Amino acid sequence: MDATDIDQSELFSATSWQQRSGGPRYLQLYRHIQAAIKDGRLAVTTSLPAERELASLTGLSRVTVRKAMSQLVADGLVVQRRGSGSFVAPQMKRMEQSLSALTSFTEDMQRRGKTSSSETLSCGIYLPSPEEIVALGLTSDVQVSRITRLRRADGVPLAIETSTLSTEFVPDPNRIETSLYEELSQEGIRPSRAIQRISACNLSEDQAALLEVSEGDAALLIDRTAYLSSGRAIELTSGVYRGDIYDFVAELRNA
Amino acid sequence: MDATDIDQSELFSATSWQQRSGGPRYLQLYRHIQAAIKDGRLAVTTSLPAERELASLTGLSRVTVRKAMSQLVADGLVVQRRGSGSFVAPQMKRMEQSLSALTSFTEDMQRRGKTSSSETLSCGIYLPSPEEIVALGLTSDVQVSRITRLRRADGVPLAIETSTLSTEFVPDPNRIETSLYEELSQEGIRPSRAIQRISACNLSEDQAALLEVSEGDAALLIDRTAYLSSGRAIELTSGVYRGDIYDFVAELRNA
DNA sequence: GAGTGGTCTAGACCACGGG
DNA sequence: CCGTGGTCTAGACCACTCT
Repeated sequence: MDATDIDQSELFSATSWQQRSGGPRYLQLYRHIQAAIKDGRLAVTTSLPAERELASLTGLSRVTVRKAMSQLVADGLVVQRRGSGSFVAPQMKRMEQSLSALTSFTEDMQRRGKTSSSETLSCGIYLPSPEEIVALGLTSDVQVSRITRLRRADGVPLAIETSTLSTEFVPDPNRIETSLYEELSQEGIRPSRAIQRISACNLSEDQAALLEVSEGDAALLIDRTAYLSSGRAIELTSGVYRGDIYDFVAELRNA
Repeated sequence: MDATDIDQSELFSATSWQQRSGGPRYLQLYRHIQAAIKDGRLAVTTSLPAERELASLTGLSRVTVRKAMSQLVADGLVVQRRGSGSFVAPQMKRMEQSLSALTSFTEDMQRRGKTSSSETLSCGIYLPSPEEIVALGLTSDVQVSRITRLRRADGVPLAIETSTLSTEFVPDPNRIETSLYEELSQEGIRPSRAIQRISACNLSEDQAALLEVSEGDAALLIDRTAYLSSGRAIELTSGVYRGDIYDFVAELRNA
C-alpha cells in the first residue's frame, strides 16, 4: 500500500477508457495498459495491481484481465512472477537486443528515436505470384493481402515497402494502420525468425519521385521472409530504402 | 460426418495421451495435436473437430481446448475461420540454419560455391585515422596495418575492401595472402563477433572501373567492426560490393 | 498464512458463414 | 436456420513466494 496505488486506482478504475464499440474488452484493457507503460505513466519495475484487484477495479472478470496481461507479457512489456506479482518490464533490452532483432519498420524507427509515418500507395487482395507461392508455401487456391506503403521517418520519405501475407493471417489489408506487426500481434501472431536478403539497386524514375531523390540514386533493396516458430512462412516484404540516409545494422557471431 | 471423423474420435477420445504429471492439460493436448499434425496423422487442410466437440471428446472444458488451439494457431499449424471451423494449415519446410555467421570474404565465397581470388591494390603501415582510433579503441601512438584489395568471385570483380588492424595483431600486412582471417587464425586470433553497417552508394568513376561496371551504378557499402571475445575491437573493414551480383543475407530473431 | 499467478470448469451470449 | 469460433463471467483449486 504505497502512494503509487492511489494513482493506479485512478488509472484503471476510471471507466473513461472503456468504449462501447472499441472492440473486445481485453484488447481495450491491453491497449490502455500498453499506452500507460509506453508514455511512462507506469514506470519501469513498478508493480501492477494483482490480477484479482485489476478485475474488480475494471469491472472485468479475472479471465479477461488475464487475456490482456498475457498479451502484454508476450510483448515483453510486463513480467509476471508466480507468488510475487506483475511488474513493468525493464525496457533497456530494446537497446541491447537491438541489433539482429526482428523488428518492424515502426519499431526500427522508434529505436532510432524518429517518428514514423506511412502512406498507403496501394492495398488489396490478389492472387499470389509464383514467387510468393514458393516463398510463403501457399497453395494456388488461397489469396494474399498485399499492401504497398511509402514510409517516412520524421516526415522524410525513406522507403517504399510492399508486404504480402496470406489472407489467413490478414483477411483485410485495409485495416492495417501504421504497424503491420502490431496488427498481427493483436491476433496473437508474432514472427520469430526472418531471413533478409540485402542488395543494392538504382532507383527508377517513379521510385525516385516518391522518395524525393534523383533517378538512378543508389538504394538498398531488402527482401524479407518472416517465419513463425513452427517454421511456417508468414510474411514476405520487399522494400527499397534510400541509400543516402538509411543503413541496416547487423550483428555477426561465431557459433 | 465423413470417414475421417472416426479416426479423429479415436485420436482424441482415447485417454492414452493424458498423463497424470505431464504438465497442464492444455499443453498435453497441444503437444498431442502438434505431434499428430507433424507426423501426418492429421493431413493438411483436413478439418479438426469443432471446439465443443473436442471438449467433450477429451473430457476437458472448452476454455482449455481453446488455450491449446490458440497455441497451435500462433504456431501456424492450425487456421481457424469463424463460422466455418478449424483446419490443419499447409506445412512448410524447415529453415536453413545458421546464417549471420561471422565469415571472411573467402569463407563467404566458399559457402556460395565460388572460387575467390584477390588483388592487392595498396598495402602498408599508417597512422590511424580519427575514425579508426575510435572504432578500434586505439591510443594515438600505435600504428595500423591497412590493406586494400580487389575481390573476385570466379574471376569476376565483386568488391573493393579496405581492412585496418592494429600492428599488434598484423605487424606486416604484406604477409597477407588470400584470407585475412586465416592469417589471424594461425596466430590464434579469431574474432567472435562483428557489427556490420550496410548502406548503399553510387560508384565513383575509379571504383566503377575496378569493378568493371558503369559509373553511378548502385553498390552496397559494408562497414564491419570485428571484436574478440574479450570485447576488444580488432578489425575495421570497409567494402564496396557490386549491387547487381552480390547480396548480403542476414537472419533476424526474436528472443 | 496470506497473497500471487497458473490452471480449470460450466455455462452464456455474440458475430459470422454456409446450407 | 444452425453450427462455428470469439468473447466473457463467477467461482474454484493448486503451486508458489514472501513475511
